[in-house]
Amino acid sequence: MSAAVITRLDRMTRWEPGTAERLQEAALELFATRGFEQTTATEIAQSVGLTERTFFRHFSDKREVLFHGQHLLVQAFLAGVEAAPPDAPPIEIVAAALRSVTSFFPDERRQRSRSRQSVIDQNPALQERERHKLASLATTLADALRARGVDELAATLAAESGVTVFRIAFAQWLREGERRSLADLAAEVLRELLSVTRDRT
Amino acid sequence: MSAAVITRLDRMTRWEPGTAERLQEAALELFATRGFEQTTATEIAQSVGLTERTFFRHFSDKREVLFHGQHLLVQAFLAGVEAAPPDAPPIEIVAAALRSVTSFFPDERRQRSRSRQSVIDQNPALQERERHKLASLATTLADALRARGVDELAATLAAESGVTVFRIAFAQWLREGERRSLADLAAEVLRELLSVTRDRT
DNA sequence: CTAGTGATGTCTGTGACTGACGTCAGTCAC
DNA sequence: GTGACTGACGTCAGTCACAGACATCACTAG
Repeated sequence: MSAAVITRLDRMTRWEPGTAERLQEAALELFATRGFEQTTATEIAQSVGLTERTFFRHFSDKREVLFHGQHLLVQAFLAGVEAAPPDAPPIEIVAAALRSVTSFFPDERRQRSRSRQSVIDQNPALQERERHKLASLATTLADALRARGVDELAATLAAESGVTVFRIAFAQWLREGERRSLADLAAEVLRELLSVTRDRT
Repeated sequence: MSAAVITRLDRMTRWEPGTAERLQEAALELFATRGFEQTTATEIAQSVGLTERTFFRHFSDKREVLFHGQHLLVQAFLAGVEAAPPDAPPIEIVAAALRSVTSFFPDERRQRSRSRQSVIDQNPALQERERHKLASLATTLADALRARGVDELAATLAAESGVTVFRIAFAQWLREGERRSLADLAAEVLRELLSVTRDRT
């Protein structure tokens, strides 16, 4: 700990910016090494020269540290919604949102996303949080659709379907050996959804 | 507390059966009264003459007490899958599963479901757990579909869609003043989903 | 020069959860 | 019938996530 203090005193400004980012970086590293439950919030904080209390000032709970920055994903979805033509049917708006989002995950990001996802996949509590984030994303998306005049029920269904397509495509994208872009995968999954829901006898 | 002890000593058998159910009952009552976070596991346990340790022997965590019995819901879904004709397309199998599940929620159950849901709706941690349960239900459903020969991706999409339809219909069913049966609502939501996914220009 | 302001540290408490171990009534083999 | 066994529970002690209250101190506006 004294080493950390010295590190901090080395700087000219009192507090470096990007504290949350440094904590997130350290957390991901520790979670990947020792596992989520085996890593305490105190350890994460100390590894970047801070205290547990500061950790919890930046993140409402221990899981949250892995989801910092998710609002960018939401914004990308919403930007796609805005970009769709005004008279497009809901499913077309969702398709536009998917195209917008997928551009936020270029192939360079795939490897890092894999590490992160592997941590999440190994802990039920983190999976729970991830689902929750996607669920509120769906709610936000539905709100945006309704704001564009889409009917309540249709908006909810289209938004939920869109998020489901994204989630499945994203999981595909992270599979070992997968080469296709997220955009291609999302388009394919969406096509399959349309096909599945058309099959009724 | 002493009253609870006396109650227990009144019985001839040492331990009454249905401990989990009594804990669940007490928990729902306390959660509805004081709120989820304001109720401790110790309080729940003591209100039925047991200790905190016993509470956690029955439920892996405090939230879980509200989800005791969920396996019946899963079974109902699976029974519906089994009941579908062997050559039915995935969406038809899902429709059959929905018909099966909805019969497990007769109108008599609506009021109690409302109390429970209102507790869940007031606490993010509980909403998180609920989503998680529905997510693993979707996974189980997808497995069942694949076991019937449905293609991997189609199975996942159909299962996720089915659970989404169920969730939306269930929320509708609980709305104040809603009179339609869950079965009717689910059928309507499913119809709307098919319509939304057909609208593509 | 002085009164904020904001990010941090310190201290202390509560409650969720866990492991180890003890208790005791009912059961079952012998 | 008795003794080993089991299952559901209690007791005790511990860890850790998280939160409130308050102090600190570099920096900044006036």
